[in-house]
Parts: sequence; structure tokens; C-alpha cells
Amino acid sequence: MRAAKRQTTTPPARGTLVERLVQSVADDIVEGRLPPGVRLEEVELAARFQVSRTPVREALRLLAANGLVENRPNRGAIVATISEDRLYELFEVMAELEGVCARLAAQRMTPAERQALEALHAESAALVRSGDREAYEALNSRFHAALYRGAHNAALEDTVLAARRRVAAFRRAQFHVLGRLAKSWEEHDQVVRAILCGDGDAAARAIRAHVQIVRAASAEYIASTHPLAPHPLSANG
Amino acid sequence: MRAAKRQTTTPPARGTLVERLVQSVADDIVEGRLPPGVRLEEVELAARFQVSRTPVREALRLLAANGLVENRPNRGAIVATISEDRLYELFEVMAELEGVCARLAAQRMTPAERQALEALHAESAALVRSGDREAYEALNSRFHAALYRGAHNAALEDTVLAARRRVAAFRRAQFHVLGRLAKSWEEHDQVVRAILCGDGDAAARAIRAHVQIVRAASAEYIASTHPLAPHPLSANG
DNA sequence: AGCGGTGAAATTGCATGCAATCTTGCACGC
DNA sequence: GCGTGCAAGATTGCATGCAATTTCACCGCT
Repeated sequence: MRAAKRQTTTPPARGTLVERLVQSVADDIVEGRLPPGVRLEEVELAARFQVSRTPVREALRLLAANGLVENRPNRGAIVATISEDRLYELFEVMAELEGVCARLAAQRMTPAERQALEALHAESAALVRSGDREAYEALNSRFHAALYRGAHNAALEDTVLAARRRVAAFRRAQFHVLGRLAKSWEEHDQVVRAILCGDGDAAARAIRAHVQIVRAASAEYIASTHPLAPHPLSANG
Repeated sequence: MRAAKRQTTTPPARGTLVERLVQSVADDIVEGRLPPGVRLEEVELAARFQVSRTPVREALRLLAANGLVENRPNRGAIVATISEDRLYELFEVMAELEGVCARLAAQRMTPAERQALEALHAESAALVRSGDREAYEALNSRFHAALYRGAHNAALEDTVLAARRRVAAFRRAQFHVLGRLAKSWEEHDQVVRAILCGDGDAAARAIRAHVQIVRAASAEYIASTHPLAPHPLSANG
């Protein structure tokens, strides 16, 4: 246990072990390296991270509390799966929460925050032209995060970020649908304009529509690649 | 903390140990038997529940993930404290989430659900007349729960229930403020009427106003009993 | 007296071991 | 042939022990 404190993969040993495990596994799930349904065995994870089972267990329970893994008592943990209906529900929650954030942000953002949001938005325009999906997605996250923060309510921010993490595991590659990049930017544009005008209701409507469109795009993409749940309802293959 | 083991309701060991610990400690916090700021030492809890530290640790981490306890690394856990500003934020989140639920419920509730909501509401009227605060609070919880369920979105229901648990630890005894019972019923009445009419926006407005009033009443009560945080700046504005 | 260093006690973090439960493969009986 | 019971392996649940960190009282110094 002596030299186990220096994981050359992660620069320094920062934070507690459990925190790092949670972060690492959560990233793997959200980034798609651990697809839904994969079993997460404690001994295997412990071996991979060179730690004992105890911190692994605690990390798995935390991830289960965050909705990223399912923890069946005495039956092990798996990466959270989701039905089409449930994913629809999660997107609806996201849409409503982002709508609330947008409305409050339109009312409360400081001039500096409005400028920063506009700057992010302008910066992403160049990525639309170059078609850099990955960079656009990164900026997209920052755009939405700025919106959440602009509501000036840390509890609301935490809530919507948690919802975003849950949904992120299932909505990767939304921009793979053709033409989504430019459309996404235009939808953002409406949100930005409404916020700069201080029209909270318009901003809420715009972002709710945006998320609903993202939902539709994600459903389309997911349906075209692999069925997430054994839902033989629409078994048109 | 002597005869606190009045758990005659669940004599058999159902569920996993950690689940029972979480439930028990969460109840103690929400019901006020464990006030904010109290230290939760692992060995003490382990001794009280006659278990080892391992399940206690996992339970504490889960409670921390739920926002009911604060878990400082290497420094132990305490029952979650909250500043006045943060409590205000939590109430705002509650108000917005309940507003979303009310709007969707007005659109989606089945006739049977509408009848059930109306029945709950009518039943609580008698408790207002008799002034039975405790019974009213129980029915109040069921009323709000029916509203959440009426939105027909399990993810939304989970989200708002989690927020409600977080805020519950700090809003006990809202009905101690004089006359709150009758006013609360009247506010509910507006919500019920709007839902029965199918007017989602009106229902959302009504329940948001209701929660904001509850917030004010709670703040009043809390300020009159004990200051939760050393926040001398009354950011009333 | 006030202040900073120091070491022991207290407490948490992690590792390991055993018991309980679930899974799986196979033999047995219908 | 196929379903059922059962036992061995695999996996999780919990207990215990040791290491690391924090806390705090005590002591010496300015």
C-alpha cells in the first residue's frame, strides 16, 4: 500500500480516494466508455484502480444515489439503463429546469454575465462554420452552465447540473444528427436575444423548445444505433 | 437519545442494513430529532444501531449525497446546516418545481386523480376547523405528493421529492405561525380549482405563490426561534 | 500573558477477512 | 426430454484492524 498513492495516470492524488473513484467512473459513464447495462463488479474495479473494495463500494453507492448506476442489493451494480419513456421524462425535467434558469437569468444576470454569455455564443459560431462537433459540444456545455449560474440560485444550479449528468449518459452524440450544429446555434441565439432583452418568459420558452428538440434528436440517434431497453413496442427493425 | 428506538413499526430486518440506517437517520433529521450542526460520529452511530462502522459510513455518504448531512473529508459528518440565503434558494427551487408539477398536472391528471385530489383537499378542510396541525401537515404532504404524481413524470416526481426532503429538515413547524392553517387551505383551494379547470398556468402561479408564502412563514418562524446562520445582512432589497 | 510548536488522543480513511446471498451448472426424477 | 433440487463457485454485505489525518491540550519561547 505504500507506492499505491502515486497514480501516474492522474497527476497528483488530490481529494479522497472515493471522490476520485466517483469522478473517474462517472466520467467513464457520461463519456460513453461504460455503456448502460455493463456490470460493475467491486473486485474488478478495485483491481483496476489498485484499491480495496471498501472505497469502491462507497463510490458505487454514491453513483447510484446520483442515478448513474443501478445498485441491486446482493446482486451487484450495473451502469444505469433507461427506458425510452424514462429518457423522455428526464428530458422533460431538463427542459423545465432550463426554462426556469433561463427566465431567472434573464431577470437577474449582471451586465458582465450577459456579456460573457454573448461572448460564449459568438465564439461557438465559428465552430459551427468549421463543423467541429467536439469543440462545439464543449462550448455548448459552458453555455448552458453559464445559463444555470446566471439564475443566481446555487440550489437550482445543483439541481439542474445533477439532472444534466443523469441525462448526459444517454444523450451523447446528439450532434451526430445531420445539421444539428447550425440549428442548435440558432436555438441558442433566440435564448441569448431574449435574455439580453430581459424577456424571461421568451427565454424560458426558447430554451424549453431547444431541449425538446435535442430530445427528439437524441431519440432519433439512439433509435438508429441500438435499442436501450427491451421495449418490444416499436420493434420495427 | 435513550428511548429513541421506538421502531416498533419495523421489527423485522427488512432491506439492507445501509438502507435502514439511511431511513432512520434521515427521519431523525427531517423530524427535527437531529438538529442542524450536530456531529454524527461513526463509532457513536455504530454503537447506537449495534452495527459496525462500515454500513454507517456508507449511510452517511448517501445522506450527504442527498444533502441532509455535510461530510467534510477527514473531519467527520454533521447534520446539514444552512444559511438563510441558501434556504431561500431551496424554497425557490421548490416553488418552481411545484409550479411545473401543477401546470403538468392540470393538463394530464386523469378524472380519477382529479377526484382524489379534490377529496384530499376536502378532507383537510375539516382539520382546519378542528385546528389539528399535525393531522393537517400529514394530509398536506399527501396533497403535494398527489400533485407531483399527477404530472405523470416519475423523474420530475423524484426530483421534487428530493428537494422536498432537503427543505423539510429546515421548515418544520411552518404551521406554528398563527393562522397559517386556514390560509394554507385557501391557497390549496386556488390550486385545486385551477387544476380542475385544466388551467395549468393558473395552477402554476397559485402553487408558486403558495410555496413563497410558506417560505416567508418558515423564515419568520425560524428567525423567531433561533438564527441558523450568522448572516447579519438582511438582503431584503 | 500571548503565541506558536509538539505529541498524544480521537477520529476518519482504507484494507482485509469472514459470513450471507445469489448465480450457475449438473444430476436426478417425472 | 424437460423441469426441479442442490451444491459449488462467485459476488456482495458486514465486521474488524491498521494507517493517516485532524484535533487539542500542554509546553516552551518571545
